[in-house]
Amino acid sequence: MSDLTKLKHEFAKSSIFLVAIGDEKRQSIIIALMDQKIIRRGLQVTDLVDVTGLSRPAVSHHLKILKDVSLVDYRSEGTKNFYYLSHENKEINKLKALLDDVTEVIKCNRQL
Amino acid sequence: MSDLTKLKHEFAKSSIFLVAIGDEKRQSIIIALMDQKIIRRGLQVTDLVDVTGLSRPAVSHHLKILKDVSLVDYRSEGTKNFYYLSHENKEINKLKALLDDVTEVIKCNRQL
DNA sequence: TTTAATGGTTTAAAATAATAAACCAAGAAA
DNA sequence: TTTCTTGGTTTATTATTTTAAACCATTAAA
Repeated sequence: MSDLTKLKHEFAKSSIFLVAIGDEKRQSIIIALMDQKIIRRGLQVTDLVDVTGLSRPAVSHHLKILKDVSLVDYRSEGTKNFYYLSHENKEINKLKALLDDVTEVIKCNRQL
Repeated sequence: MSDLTKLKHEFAKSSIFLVAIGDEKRQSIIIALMDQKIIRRGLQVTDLVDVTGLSRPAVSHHLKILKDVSLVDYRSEGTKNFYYLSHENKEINKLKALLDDVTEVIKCNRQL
């Protein structure tokens, strides 16, 4: 399998992650989760509703997408769920590696 | 302006770029443009129609989006337009810097 | 000066995604 | 047990994207 074919696969796999973090509504959720002044133990859905101005079903929907790409994680305490940014940056690192590969290909092409 | 506020702005600005490269149809265009065995002098719209299996208006539409985020550039020769990946990686580098910042914030939060 | 080739644009239709309302389930508190 | 809180899910609607058809403009070739 050629390097370009591998890159193509990596690119396709990154698609879901890129779309997930590209949406501005989801970005506002990510930003809220980054703000430790509020978080500390994680944010509840209702907190995110307040901060983002989105409805509860919308927050729930977007959180599901962010959970699916392993960017967000949560911990349950009774009926309460506390959401936080996943400590593992696997997807972020994969994307960084992909961007490096693309830059490399462009650089090589330029030298031809 | 706090670091987080700056990050928020950077994030929002990256949104268009993330959505642009997140789409699988556009990724297939990017991949085709990366393949120097075909390119050399750049690819024409009709070449991209063949490679991607998309219609001409669709290719034209997606190329416009990729041009708008400065990922794709082109050169005209008569009626022919030759498309290629922009040699400047400004947007890619901006995104890499953003991802680094996000990773940094997550790391800091973890240590609290 | 016709005619053919290339490709961008506009518009209407189709596909997809996002949203809110209504509902359901589980745990905590009364 | 009953009631309240928290929050996930399903469905129908709305909004957004994507697409193709039809059209127009430009340049090259005949």
